[in-house]
Amino acid sequence: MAEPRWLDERENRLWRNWLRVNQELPGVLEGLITRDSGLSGADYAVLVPLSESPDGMLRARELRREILWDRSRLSHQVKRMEKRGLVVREECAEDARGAMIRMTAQGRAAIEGAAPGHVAATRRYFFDLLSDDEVDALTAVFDRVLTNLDRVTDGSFTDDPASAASPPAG
Amino acid sequence: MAEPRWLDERENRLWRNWLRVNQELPGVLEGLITRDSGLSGADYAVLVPLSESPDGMLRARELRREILWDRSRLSHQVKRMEKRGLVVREECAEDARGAMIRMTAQGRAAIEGAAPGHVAATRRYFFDLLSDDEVDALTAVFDRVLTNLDRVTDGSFTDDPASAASPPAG
DNA sequence: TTATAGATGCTGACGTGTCAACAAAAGGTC
DNA sequence: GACCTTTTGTTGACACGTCAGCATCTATAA
Repeated sequence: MAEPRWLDERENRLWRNWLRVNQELPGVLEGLITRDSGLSGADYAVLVPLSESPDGMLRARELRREILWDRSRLSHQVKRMEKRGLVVREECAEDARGAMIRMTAQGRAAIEGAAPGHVAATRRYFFDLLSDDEVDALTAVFDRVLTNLDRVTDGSFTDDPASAASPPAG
Repeated sequence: MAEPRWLDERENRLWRNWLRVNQELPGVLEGLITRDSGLSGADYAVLVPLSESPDGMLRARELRREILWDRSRLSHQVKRMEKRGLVVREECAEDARGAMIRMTAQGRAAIEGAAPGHVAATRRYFFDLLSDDEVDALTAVFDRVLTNLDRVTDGSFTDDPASAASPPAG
């Protein structure tokens, strides 16, 4: 690989900001969730789709589709949450391979206690700081980034470092 | 806590995009680093400031200041990296409490092999998708978010960056 | 000097995330 | 039926991150 075009000053500043925001904002928000409810960020992510489902129950496959998690990641997380009484695993009637994940009353109480504070925090630390135009601009940028990523993540594409980027030599 | 103002449709879309980008973009970039060089994202984060220092050496305290990590996190990471021959720990002459972290020749070779591909990937998956105006807009937004966060985490680098989140005063 | 407080780094326990390997069941073809 | 492939979920090993607790050293003050 030839010498690449390194980031210039503006790009470098944005990149460092990006890394810091990605590190600190989730940290603060999850810390608040934990203080309010004893739930971790991972607990919260799992409970949100369950709380929006009839009977507070989803098949593991559907739950994974909602939060875009690995099989193994969800399995480990559900095992830990089951031990703490937040969810239970049940057999799947239609497909003997499947596993149904059901939120317990305790799990529902926990997320319903955490959600208002979490929304308030997303406003305080994010949305309150953005103008309407900036909301639109960020949405557009992230849509573009995600569409581009999906070509890599989804597709029949075993990434080829050689062919892809062609950064303009500077 | 009274019923909060929940996210509307536009806000909710942005928030989901944000969570997905934060999850997937670092995953892809770190995966490429690992393929290129065998370094994890954590390895890379530690080696970058070392590679920019004279003698490839920094005191642990300074290294933490660069990457905004917890004491414990850096200690664990350095121990793992030392076991793999990427860095070594040495005594600190000026302060007997301190620890000097020095990059080995193997560590330097690894990061110098990884850096060009990583920069190319940040362009391919991020900067190439942004207009100049969008770079400015994102920088402005993240500056604002970080300034706001620093008021919470107290900004001062005394200890763990995310330890002191005072709950939002209603 | 001694006492106290603060800073620095390490450790062990535990929750979390990724990877490869695995078993069981479903779907498809012959 | 038998056979092969895909899908689904689990497990164990290991890397990673956070937390509380600890030992050591430094700085400050009486």
